[in-house]
Amino acid sequence: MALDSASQNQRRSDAPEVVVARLPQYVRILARLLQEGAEVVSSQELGEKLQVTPAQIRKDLSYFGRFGKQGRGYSVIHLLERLKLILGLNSFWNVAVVGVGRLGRAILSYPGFTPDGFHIVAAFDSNPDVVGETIAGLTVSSLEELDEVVSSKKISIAIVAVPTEHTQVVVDRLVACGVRAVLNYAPISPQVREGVRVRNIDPVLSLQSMTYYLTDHPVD
Amino acid sequence: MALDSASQNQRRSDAPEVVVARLPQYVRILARLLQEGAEVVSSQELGEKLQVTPAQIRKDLSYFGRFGKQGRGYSVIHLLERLKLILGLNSFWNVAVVGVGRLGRAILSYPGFTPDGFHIVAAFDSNPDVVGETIAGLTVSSLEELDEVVSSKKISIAIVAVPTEHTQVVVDRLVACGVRAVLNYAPISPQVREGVRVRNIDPVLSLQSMTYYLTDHPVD
DNA sequence: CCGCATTCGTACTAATTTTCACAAATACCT
DNA sequence: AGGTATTTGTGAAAATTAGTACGAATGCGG
Repeated sequence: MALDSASQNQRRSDAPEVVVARLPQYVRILARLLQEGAEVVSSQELGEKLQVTPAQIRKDLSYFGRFGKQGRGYSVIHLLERLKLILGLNSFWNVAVVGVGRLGRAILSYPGFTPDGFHIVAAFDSNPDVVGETIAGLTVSSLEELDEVVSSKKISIAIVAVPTEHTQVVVDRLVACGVRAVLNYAPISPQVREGVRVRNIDPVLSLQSMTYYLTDHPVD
Repeated sequence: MALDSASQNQRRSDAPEVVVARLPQYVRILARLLQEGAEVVSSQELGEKLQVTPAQIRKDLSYFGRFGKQGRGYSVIHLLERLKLILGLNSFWNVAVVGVGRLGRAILSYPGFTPDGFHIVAAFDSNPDVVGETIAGLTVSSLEELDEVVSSKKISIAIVAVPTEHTQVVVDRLVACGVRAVLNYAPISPQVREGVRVRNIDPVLSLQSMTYYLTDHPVD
């Protein structure tokens, strides 16, 4: 490789957010392809699996570097590794779950986080009856211990599954403790300071945006 | 350039999908405002609550009609009713939950669907140990009864919370029974024929799109 | 009733995102 | 080795989405 420094000089922050949001899907497909033994994949093939145009895939990747070979495609293992590096998925992230109700328990028991880069290392609840309980091998802590545990366990991501009315205060406390990314399950969008990321999981909004298309529309 | 009959001829189906996806959020805020006793609201005020520009709200609404009054704003109750009508939320939708594992149980017990237009009226599972069990007042049916129950209960929306490897076949069966909207919780995107809507709830993808921003940035 | 402060709806403009299309590079076949 | 078929990476074009700015209503205070 000759001119590495020039092409390496990508400022990652100039990649649009929509592009970043697609990368995890690429990672997932590539991981599957790797497991299936595929060594090389073209943007054409990736596009078919993801239902997007090959051009979009090539364009998306071009924000981060040049990973393919003309006439051949992309090395599955190589592209996968590079994308995981870009997304920060080369090592594990420690995650806290706050709120151990029915949903919180389902989250704690869900086996899908660990294989994809996330270790749930702490669970918190305000209910004294729940504190001390062990779920999926984790003992629930009191919210009082939040600061200490978040620091000592180096937690920078939290999954929040508390009642709507407590969500904002819980998120505020998490951010104060140093958490920089929040996955929120309550039907509000918590406000956070600049630099903190939030994603909301809101099944009702998803349902409501589908019903529009289930009703009859005067098309002509 | 006064008369513009073409642009006046607003067909609801020409509203972009991004716009439709924002309407449920407007509905939610309006419902809250109504409960708080507000009678009128401006695009300015709505924009502040939703963190979008007032212009975007006015533009979005203009795809569907003219609901405001200059110098005054929008009647909360009137706009709410109109938006619910547009989204098909003026009456209830019957919903089936397929897959009664931990996640399915959390969904069945979640009280947030009913106030927002969705009645969960059936639950299905393939496990004979689970069939017959009663959760949140609903008795779990066998998948064999799917066709019959979906028809008799007029179910057009399904929430699918089954293991990844069964998701596609379950969705295929649902679509064959007449279901036209699917909320899927498995980490794949099920393929469906034209005319059927799918939304995926995928917390891992959400987490992975945040980690990008938690890694060091050369520029921000 | 008049003037001023609001605020909508929308034509126009700007920004963003997607797609196109083609030169350059690579593999493969004979 | 030469010719052909692929396939990338990327400027440029197209399409989509968001934002600006202003005329036209509307309400209110005096």
